[in-house]
Order: sequence, then structure tokens, then C-alpha cells
Amino acid sequence: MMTKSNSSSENNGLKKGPWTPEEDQKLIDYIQQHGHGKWRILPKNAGLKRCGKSCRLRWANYLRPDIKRGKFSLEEEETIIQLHSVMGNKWSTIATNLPGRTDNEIKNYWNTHIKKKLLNLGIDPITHTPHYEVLQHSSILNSLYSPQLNYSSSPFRIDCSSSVVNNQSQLLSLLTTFLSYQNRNQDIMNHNFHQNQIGISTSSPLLQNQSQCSHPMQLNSIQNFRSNQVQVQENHQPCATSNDPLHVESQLMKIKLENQISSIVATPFSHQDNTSIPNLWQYEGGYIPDQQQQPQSISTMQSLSLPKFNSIVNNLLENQISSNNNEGMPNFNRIS
DNA sequence: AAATTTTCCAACCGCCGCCGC
DNA sequence: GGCGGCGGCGGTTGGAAAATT
Repeated sequence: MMTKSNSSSENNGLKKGPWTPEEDQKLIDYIQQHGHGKWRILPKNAGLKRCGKSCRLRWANYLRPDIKRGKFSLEEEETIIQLHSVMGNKWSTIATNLPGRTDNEIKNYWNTHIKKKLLNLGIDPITHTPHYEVLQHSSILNSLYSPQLNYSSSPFRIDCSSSVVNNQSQLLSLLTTFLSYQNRNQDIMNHNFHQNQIGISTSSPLLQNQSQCSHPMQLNSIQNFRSNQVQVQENHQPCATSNDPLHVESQLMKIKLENQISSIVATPFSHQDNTSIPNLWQYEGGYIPDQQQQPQSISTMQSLSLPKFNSIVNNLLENQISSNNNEGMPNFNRIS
């Protein structure tokens, strides 16, 4: 592959551009025999017309035997997002937490895949916080964040220093979980309303054409906050009604997210060690509605146990779905 | 089938910090 | 302390490959 300058371009008699298989072999042979280091003198000894820097890069990013190739796994992707939320563009540090991946590879993957996904979800890839417009449409997030919204620095920046949600990376982990569903062709939430039970199955036909529908959250009338999302929404009009399975799916997804947020409010994040990555998949349970539980004020949810909160949410869900006038976004605000 | 556009990534560049002199 | 060489890092980009028209 021709990359950068033409392969014949030279600088002080040193070759630049893509490496040939012959050059690769020379480098491999030399390093296997003598080890690496002393990159300045290495190319001369190895018979390569390259600068040391080029050799080091080729070895570190491509020829090293312990490099893992191929598609990034879901877990790797989540790890990258997690770590990036904590340390920003520290690609080499992030790479130390992903065995076999190079900083260059992670950087590329971030720029070509993850950044776009986050943007599509309305999450700022730099601050890892939802864009304000997203928060506006999520009542529980709203109730948690409204008093702390900080408009002075940036319209998208959220002050997460409050005691209610005291760890930004936790919120991120939820959103990451949310995001990860987008690409799961299998093992995504199913809508099982039978016998008052909402569960999760390992496969669902509902989101099979995700590439067109993008994310449930954006199908869920969290709209008009990004032009590309508006476009997707317009291309998929049927999602906007309560009878549409995709709409139901999106409601469930939203509730699952809010459910997790509630559990975090109840159990503040205690990890201080940045190298410790919370398990994003620890919550895989369904929701068991408790019909006796009455809806309560969102403001009291901070002190609710998770099962109680589940039942409240499910009562809400039942009410929302049984009513016929809930086009678009479920209106949780009415009980607050 | 061909032309055009978009996506992707290998490799480059400039900068920075460390180390030895 | 100052200087230069080196390794390492992060941002950027040229062009191949893939996707779209």
C-alpha cells in the first residue's frame, strides 16, 4: 500500500513510505537475533535504508509478535471508552490495558469508530457527557443534573461534582452499556410483556436492521439535537408510535439505563484506582413488576432500593404503554 | 461497469522529556 | 546548567480499499 509519500521518496538516502515484505523480514531477522533497542544504529546493522525511528515504529506497531490483529471486541471497545473518559487521549496508557493492541491502533479505532458512535448517541467524545439536549429529554437524568448544569463553561458540559452523582466515569459506563447494545446483532434486549414480566432474551428480531435505525435512544424522540440523527429519524418514521415494537424497545432501553443510574445513585462509586475498570455487564437482569407498588416522586428515588425502583419504573412503563397518547418520548415528568 | 466519494489505517511529523556528557 | 541524542507520544494525512452513485 502506498502511504504518505511515494515509496521511492528518499531523505538523505533513507527510504520512506510503506514497508516491503523484504524489509519487514530483514527487520524481523535482525531483532530476533540481536533484540531491539539502539534504533539509530539498528537499520545500518540490519541492512535497511531506513531511519531508526521508522524501524522502531514498524516493529512496535506491526511486526511485534505479540500484536493482536482483527476487529476490536465489545469488551475492548468498552475498555477504551472507559479509560478515555478517565485519561483522555493518552493512547499509550490506554494501550497498556489492552494486551496486544498498539496505541496507534487504538487511536485509529477511536477516531474512525468510537468517536462517531458517541456523537451519534449525543455524547460528547471529549467530555464523555451527554449533550444538553439529551439530558433535557431524560427525566431522571434531568432530576439529577438540572441543578448542577453549568452553562458558563460550555453548553455541553455538566458539573458532575455534586454528591448525587459523584463519578463521571460511572455515568459514562452506563452510557457505554447503552452504546454497546447498538452493535450487538445478538444478545440484545427483547420485549417480553407476557405475564407482567419484562425480560431479556439472547436474540431479538426488533433491532436487526440497526444500521438503518441506529440507536434506540434516538428512535425514542430524543430528536433534533444532531442533524444526522434527525435524518435517521426521518428515515424511520414508524418508530415514533407506541404500537411500534421498535418504540417499545427504545422505551425498555431507556428504562434499563435509568434503572442503572438509580442503582448507582444508591451505591456511590468507590473505585479510586483508575486502572480498575468497573464491570459494565454486571447488571443483566430483567424487571419484575410489582403491581402493588405505586409510583413515587423521582426526587425520592435516590434512597430507594433497586427492586423498589424497578417496580416503580415498571408501573410507569405499563401506564405509558397502555395509554394511546404517548407519541414519542415517554413522559416521566408527570410524576415528579 | 465505471466513476466518484467515503472510510480507514499505516506511517509520517513535530514535539517533549529523559539521560548522559 | 546547557546541549544534543534518543525514545516515545499524539496529531495528522496520503492513498488504498470499500462503499456508493
